[in-house]
Amino acid sequence: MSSTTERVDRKAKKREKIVRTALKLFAKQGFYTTTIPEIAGKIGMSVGNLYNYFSSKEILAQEIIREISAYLGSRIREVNDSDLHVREKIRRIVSIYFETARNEPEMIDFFLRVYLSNREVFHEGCEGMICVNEFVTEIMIFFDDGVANGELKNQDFFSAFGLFMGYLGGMVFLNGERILPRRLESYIDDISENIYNALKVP
Amino acid sequence: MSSTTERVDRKAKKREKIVRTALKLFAKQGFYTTTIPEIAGKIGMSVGNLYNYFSSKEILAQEIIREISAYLGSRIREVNDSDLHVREKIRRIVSIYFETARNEPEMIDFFLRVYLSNREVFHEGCEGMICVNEFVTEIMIFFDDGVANGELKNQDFFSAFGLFMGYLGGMVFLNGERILPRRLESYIDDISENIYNALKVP
Amino acid sequence: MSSTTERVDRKAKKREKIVRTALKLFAKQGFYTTTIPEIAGKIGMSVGNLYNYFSSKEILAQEIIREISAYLGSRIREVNDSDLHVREKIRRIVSIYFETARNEPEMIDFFLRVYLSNREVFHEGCEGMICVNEFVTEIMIFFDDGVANGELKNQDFFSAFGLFMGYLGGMVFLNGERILPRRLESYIDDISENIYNALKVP
Amino acid sequence: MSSTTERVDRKAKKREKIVRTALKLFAKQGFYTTTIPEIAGKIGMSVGNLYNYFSSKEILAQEIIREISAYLGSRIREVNDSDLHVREKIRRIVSIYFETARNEPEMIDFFLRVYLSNREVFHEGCEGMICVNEFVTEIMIFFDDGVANGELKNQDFFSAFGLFMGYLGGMVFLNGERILPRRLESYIDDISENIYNALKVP
DNA sequence: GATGAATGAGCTTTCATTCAT
DNA sequence: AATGAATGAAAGCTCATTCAT
Repeated sequence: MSSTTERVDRKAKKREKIVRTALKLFAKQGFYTTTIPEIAGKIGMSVGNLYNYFSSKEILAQEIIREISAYLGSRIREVNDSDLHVREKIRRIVSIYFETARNEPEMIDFFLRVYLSNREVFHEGCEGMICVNEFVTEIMIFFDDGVANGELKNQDFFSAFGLFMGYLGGMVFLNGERILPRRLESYIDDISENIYNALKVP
Repeated sequence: MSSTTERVDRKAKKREKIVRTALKLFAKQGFYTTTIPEIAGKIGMSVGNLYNYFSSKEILAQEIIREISAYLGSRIREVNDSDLHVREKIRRIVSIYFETARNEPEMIDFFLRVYLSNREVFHEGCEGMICVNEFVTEIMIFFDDGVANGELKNQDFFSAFGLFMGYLGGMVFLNGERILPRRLESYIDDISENIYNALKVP
Repeated sequence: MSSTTERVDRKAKKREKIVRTALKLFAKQGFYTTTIPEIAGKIGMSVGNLYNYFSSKEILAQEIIREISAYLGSRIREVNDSDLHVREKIRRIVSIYFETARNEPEMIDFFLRVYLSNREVFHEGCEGMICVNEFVTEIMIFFDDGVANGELKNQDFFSAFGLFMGYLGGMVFLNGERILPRRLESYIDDISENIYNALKVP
Repeated sequence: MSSTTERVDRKAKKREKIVRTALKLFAKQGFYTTTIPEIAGKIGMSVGNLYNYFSSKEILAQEIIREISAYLGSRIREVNDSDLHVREKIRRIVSIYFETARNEPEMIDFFLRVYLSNREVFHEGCEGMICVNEFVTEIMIFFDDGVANGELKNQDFFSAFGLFMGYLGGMVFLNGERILPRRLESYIDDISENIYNALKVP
């Protein structure tokens, strides 16, 4: 194996390490209250070197949201590719979301508390929804398929999207604030049922 | 009229001016990207004097969310006090929310982008939901009444609350990002219907 | 005397102190090798406070060149306002320049080594020659008067200006580098004579 | 041809490439605002390798000024070696200077804006005028010859040198700032005449 | 010779907060 | 109540230089 390949590999790995570490810190503390020295320090690398990988704090945050979107998008694609009924698809998507919130809470937190809340950070480079494109696209496919099958009411996509994502985001938020009396997963049935009832053909 | 009264009045008025100005700036620019000198400057008062009214930036933000909560709570109380059917009550609450988002967008934006997203700012002094108590209480009353009347399914309150608030928040967010193809108000019927279908007794 | 007036006075004085100190450091060490902490430290004020007076390092440098231009312009205006022959006016201007280079060398050094050499610092705010307007205008008046009197050859102004200023600048530079074998002032006669011979009507 | 010779050749060529590229960047952007990675990047070589050729940024700048001095010196030597009258020699030197400013502006710009203005960069290694020795020597020869021929006034060399170089430098500066109303070359006659009048035996 | 990741000191700038007046 | 100059810690970012490969 050539040493060039090794170097490229190691660089990619370090890049991932930065993304993961920054994701955790941003999600826990917020964008403005997390500092570059803090991120670099946690990894054990120098500040200057971190800037060899990401040219600014904003660029780093943008890369993170792109990766989250890709991850969630790929998980939902599996559901879309299946032959399940809409009712079950909804359950699966809710499950994926809550499972992610449980196992990798930083992803959902980053989405809600950094991406959605600090739009100025994403305005240049992530205009509109281009950085969460993969994720939004899959939700759109889910919805279109359901309408095509005659299972879902044919309404404005955004009304359905807002319900789905707003609802799930709201629950994860309440969970994060330790306001929910029960484990997040225990709500899967109720919530899926509510969403299904809201969206189904009457 | 005693001059003491006058002074108290003037002080209260200036206090309100600070709250309103800070609300607008925080909502538009975010908590960390708005500075105290900026707020003071916009009012035409000195920074030092602003600190005579609010002892810190955080305390100011907390006061703001309390006032927003009180305002929305009082608006929803009117709905709760009425004899309308649940279906119509939902429509009214959705309308109030969207109307506020239209006429005083800074309130909803502050709620979504400052209060919900920068929890560290509110942890001391607004633990849990005590600073939005008035608002949450009214939503709770709405829900309990509906269940008592046999119109709403008896489920975990937070599941219903997350649906309601997450959905509305999501729509206002999409509207703020100029992603919605139509005016926010045009969604009132669809959304109210979706919420009603999600929450009603099957 | 009102305390407001006192405060304004003190602020103006501190402002001047900053300008003078920064002028000296910039002139001696150059723009990029002089730091804001260094300037503030030498005055005994905090870095943050310095920024209350000048919003950036560039703005500070621009203010400095404006003051230098005003000073030299006013000195030359006295010559222009006199009834001397051109030959003597040249001598006086050369004397003023060299006297300034002797007594306040930082002014001329700043002019040559900061203003003329770091154009990028002055491009926004000092485009063209607007920050040295007062000085250039007086040289222009000197020249126009001489031509009007029939004492000076009528040639392109810039050719005359380049000669005058390039020559003086060159001599001060050589002096600063300790290359000149004699005191700067000892060259006044030779140089004035050379300039006169170059510019006079043949 | 031995491979050793080839290697030496290639090394010399790369060295020249570095000098030429750095010259352009330093001249356009200044010494402190040009970075080593930028120079290396423009050539397509690595920073590390560039340091194999020049052990520091300062050393590189010093090498550049030496090459410029050698080039201008050799051009002026041709004039000195000729049998022309002083009047014509002056014209030729002015022409060479302006022609260089037109065709290879980076040389003159580097001279004026990097070498003359950032003395700290050249203090160790280029003390006094040793790095521009070749150029200054030729000007000195021109002047001494003129005096010996009885064509030029016998005055302090530096007074004549300052006139000559200050004047030309000033004009090129004004040209670079786009302040001159006409092309630089169109001033050759006026300027040569002015210089001749200033220096000639009265 | 060649690479480019890595270092780390240091820069400009910001801002919540204080305090003398 | 009111002013705004002053503080100072800390942030984001840069870059000459080094060194393992």
